[in-house]
Amino acid sequence: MSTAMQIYNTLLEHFGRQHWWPADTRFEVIVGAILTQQTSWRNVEKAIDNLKEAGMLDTGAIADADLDHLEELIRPSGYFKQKSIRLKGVCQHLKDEWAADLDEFFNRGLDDIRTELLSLHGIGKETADSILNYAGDKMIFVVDAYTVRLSSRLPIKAIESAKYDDVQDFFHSNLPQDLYVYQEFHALIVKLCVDCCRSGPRCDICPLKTACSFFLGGLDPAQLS
DNA sequence: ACCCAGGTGGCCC
DNA sequence: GGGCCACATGGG
Repeated sequence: MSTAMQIYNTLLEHFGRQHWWPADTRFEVIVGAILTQQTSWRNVEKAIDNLKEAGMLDTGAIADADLDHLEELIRPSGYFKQKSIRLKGVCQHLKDEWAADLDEFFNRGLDDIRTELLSLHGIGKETADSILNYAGDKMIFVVDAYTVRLSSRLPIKAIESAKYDDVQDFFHSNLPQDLYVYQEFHALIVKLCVDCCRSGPRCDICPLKTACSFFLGGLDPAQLS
């Protein structure tokens, strides 16, 4: 079994299933992915609740929304001036180019969708991959700051650098091609970092132990790859 | 009163 | 290609 899979099993056993992404619809995943950029999920929930209560959690509604109104609704998620423009722009794109039909939008090759998402203002690699993986059920591993942090604390030589593409390549190369594993693993890494690494390492309660350097019950770092 | 949060784009060299 | 910066609310 690969080192990556051992880490996954350890986290899953310790924390249990995370049931990500926390959203009712694919569109809600897209909205949340944009709003959660550099922002705690708690604040994003408030913004999404505001959108729901206003009947604005809808592609066309946001595409046609008054910018000031949109700003007020998503204000709790921070960067609200930027995010309102970006969120509206993405919705306008989905409405104009895809008639707001996400089934059609996702019904093609991963690379085509990813290129299109990355061309939109306000969607970078992590947001694009979150949308692809959790809204589109595509086989692509989401890398975020937590994933990079974890990777840098593990003695994994196969990761070339602490850069997005290298970290992502590692997981792609060392995990079974299983959508469930991809989705759950990323969620577990977030759970791990929120519970154990926030505000300084909490290695006393971390299931990977000692800043993750001697994890998995004494597995020899020399055999890691 | 700090520090951080499930990033991104713009600018500079 | 890399290094800095602005963006903003809310919780520990």
